[in-house]
Amino acid sequence: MGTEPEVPANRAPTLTDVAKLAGVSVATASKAINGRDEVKAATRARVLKAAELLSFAPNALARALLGGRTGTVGLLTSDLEGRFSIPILMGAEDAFGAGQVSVFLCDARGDAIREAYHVRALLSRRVDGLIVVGSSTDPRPPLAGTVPVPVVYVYAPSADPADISITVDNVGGGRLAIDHLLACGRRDIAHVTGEPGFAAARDRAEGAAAALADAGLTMLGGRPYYGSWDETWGRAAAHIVVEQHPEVDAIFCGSDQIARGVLETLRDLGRDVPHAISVIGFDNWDAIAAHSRPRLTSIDMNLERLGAVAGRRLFAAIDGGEPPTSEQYPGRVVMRDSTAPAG
Amino acid sequence: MGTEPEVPANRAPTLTDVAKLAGVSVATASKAINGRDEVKAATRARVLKAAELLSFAPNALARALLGGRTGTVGLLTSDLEGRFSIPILMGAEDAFGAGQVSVFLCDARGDAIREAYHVRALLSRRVDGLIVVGSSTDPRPPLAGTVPVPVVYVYAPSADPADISITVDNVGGGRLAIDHLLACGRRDIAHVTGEPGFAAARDRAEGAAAALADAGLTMLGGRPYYGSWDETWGRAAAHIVVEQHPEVDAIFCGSDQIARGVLETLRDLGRDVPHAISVIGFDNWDAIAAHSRPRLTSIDMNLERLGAVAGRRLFAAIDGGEPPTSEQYPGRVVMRDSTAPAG
DNA sequence: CTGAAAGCGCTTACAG
DNA sequence: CTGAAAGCGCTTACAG
Repeated sequence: MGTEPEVPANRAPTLTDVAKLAGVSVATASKAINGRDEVKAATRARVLKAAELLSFAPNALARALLGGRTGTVGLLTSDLEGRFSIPILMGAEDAFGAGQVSVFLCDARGDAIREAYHVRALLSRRVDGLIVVGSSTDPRPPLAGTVPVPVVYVYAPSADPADISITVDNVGGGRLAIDHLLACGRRDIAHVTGEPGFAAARDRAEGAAAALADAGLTMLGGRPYYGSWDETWGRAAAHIVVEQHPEVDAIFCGSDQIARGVLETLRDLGRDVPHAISVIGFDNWDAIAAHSRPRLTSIDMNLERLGAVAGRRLFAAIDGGEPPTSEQYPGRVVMRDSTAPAG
Repeated sequence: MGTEPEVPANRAPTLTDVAKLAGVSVATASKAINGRDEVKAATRARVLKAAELLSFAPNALARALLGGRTGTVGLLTSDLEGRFSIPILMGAEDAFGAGQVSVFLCDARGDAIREAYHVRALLSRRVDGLIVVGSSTDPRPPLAGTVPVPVVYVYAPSADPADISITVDNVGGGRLAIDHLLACGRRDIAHVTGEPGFAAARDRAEGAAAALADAGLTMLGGRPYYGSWDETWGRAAAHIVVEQHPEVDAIFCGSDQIARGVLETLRDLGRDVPHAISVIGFDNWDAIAAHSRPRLTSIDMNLERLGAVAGRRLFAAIDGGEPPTSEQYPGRVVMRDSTAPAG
């Protein structure tokens, strides 16, 4: 009766517990566990064994209180479906190294108030930095108030050019798509895309037009067929294009969903895709692109890479070296069966 | 020379800074900020103004070090696309109250080692609890090792029945789908679903069979048409079903992707959906269901609700009241245009 | 090589 | 109503 258990049952073991068990001071226990070399090998072994026995996990909070670094980052998104955020999160996780840095994911749901709330919570948790993921490629207002930690904007750039933004080069992406169609020997190319109110639509169209111009060509109809981002528009647009331009031999679509609709109409009309008409989409959204008839060639925006770059840039900013600069990446063509040389 | 600035430029303001500016002790400042009532109104006002001036945000880490509660939760997933995790995360966020609790999202990518790594990191960050989201509805192994905080499994139950799991009632979901088709006056109903190796496929089929039996009916062909979860199988299966059972007047599909394929084939065959044949899917995956022809009626698993329940149960467990128990929810029918009374 | 002491930013009894 | 003091779990100079 009255004998104290060596390991208090009820709370997580602390360094003090470990030190006691190993018969050393907490200072020494700390050094042993953190791999400092001013500690005798035998002592270190003893401490490590004690820590093992207690399954001691150092309290990161206490550590952070000293060091000023929490190893924690906030990822703020408004991308309700996670279609963009998740790959970006994964890329960032990779850049940080699993377990080194943990990320708080907060969904602001497009609401500025909610966003401010989350930012406040994250700051009081002393995140080392913030990644802000937008849900469209349009510039978004910078975070409200002064944020005392580095911020990197991903996918949607900050409207403030002084902020650092890692974005998709949609102009380059548009070029890529057209260049691929040209490589397939296509010449009579239409561009069906989403709402012109979106920078993504305008930029991809711009890149497409430029690439065509470089080849001495212009878009069928002289301009993009703007509409909405979904299949319904894709279906309608395909009818329109084929009717107005029976010579069409390729269609570049601003999204995979549009492309999917285009594909369906071409199928209904009995047009041979990819040989008579080649079709390329944008997003490389597997659920959409991998099961269409035929399977859809598409531009992949490399979102994971975007996330990884954002993570690295954020790190650099946290470490306070050269302030990183904004960057753009054009993506890549993912070939499936909807594009091919004229056959 | 030598005059100290009131606000040190380089670091986040602390309670001490606030107290100094307000001309009170830190103890009093603390009480004022935390709304304790043992402080004079005028004093509180002074402190609050000082905090405002410095845009002071209390250091949650220091606070947590005292209280033992961090207001932080880990969400462990392997759902690469975030299709399930994101709604669940959002539900949990809602349950916690935005800003009250922040959640660490970690993706283990189906790798046990990586998962263990994340768990370790989360524990050293002293999360108050863990939510584990599986990527299929099959039971998953419980978290390795002893975890000193409450854990709630969502979507995929833990293989250990002693753990608490919040899951979709797939048997109930299957019933729901059939009941809806019966309500539309359908009698000759086929079930096309995914891989029989998945509990989700078997459970939904079981519920479907039971609902049919209750109505004195059996599935067309006497058993489900098992295959894979994608559109390709849906297209093939529809051909098979129509050929083997020309009398078919409804098809219950185990996923929206399968349903989408079924719809395409029925369209190719010139069958009138929803009047000649009604089709219902499962998942209510908007990108798939909202743009098919006709738009797809589907079972929604209410993942947000699942997340909200998980959050509340986790809270209850953290607060240490009654240990919560496992629960199942059947989902609901979302009507679109692919089901209707025979016309 | 080891340990006593100070301190990170906060809260909480406990005096006054 | 206010404040001095102790302490949460750790690390880091600084003596020894």
